[in-house]
Amino acid sequence: MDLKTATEIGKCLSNETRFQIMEWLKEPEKNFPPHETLKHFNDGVCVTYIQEKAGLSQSTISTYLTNMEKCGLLISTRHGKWSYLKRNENTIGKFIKFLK
Amino acid sequence: MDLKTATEIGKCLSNETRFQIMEWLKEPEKNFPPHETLKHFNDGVCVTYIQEKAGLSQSTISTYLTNMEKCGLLISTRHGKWSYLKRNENTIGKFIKFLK
DNA sequence: TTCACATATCGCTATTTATAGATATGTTTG
DNA sequence: CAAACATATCTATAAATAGCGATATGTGAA
Repeated sequence: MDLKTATEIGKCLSNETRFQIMEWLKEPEKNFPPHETLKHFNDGVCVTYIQEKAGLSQSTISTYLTNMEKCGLLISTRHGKWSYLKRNENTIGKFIKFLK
Repeated sequence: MDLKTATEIGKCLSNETRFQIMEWLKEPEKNFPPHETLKHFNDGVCVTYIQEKAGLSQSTISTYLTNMEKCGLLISTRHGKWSYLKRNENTIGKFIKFLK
């Protein structure tokens, strides 16, 4: 991990809602209702559930999640019309290594 | 560590210079010249050295370091007219635990 | 194909942050 | 005490970010 990437991750973690999302996604089954279509959380949680729980507008949350994916904090997977988000533990690990 | 504190730390790590300072302070003897008065780096590096290396104004760096200390990323120790800064590995560890 | 729904992007304003110069405070030394 | 120096704080402006509504795009269902 280089300084630039680490700083981009820092930017994502500089906002309470975004950091909270990272925390929620540690335990999807505990923090979100079950998906009706997808019967598991293997690929994480859909945007709508995250948006509702965060209580911010759809556009704001969509932008958050896009940026969090861009810097490598999240992995996005599409299933039909839904996008599912989960933590990218690989990048998180590299970030931690860089900071430590 | 709670969400608010973690986010404050995220804010400090959302700027390339501040993140860079955290990296420099991992190895003071490698990244800074020896102090003339204090003959060791036990309490870290003085503000002036950090300021010169970062290449930003004195007031800007002073503000950075103050905030980094406030959120627990750094420990500040005064010796005479100098302030020495070092990493607060305890808080860093808690932050990492919270994120992981 | 058209509709309905999920998500992404655009354009805008309000708020926050970056950064500097000026000034204040604290500390050592002559 | 006065001067010199290190650091902190204040004030101001430019730049970046937050967050929203409107709109566009993509996708499955009727």
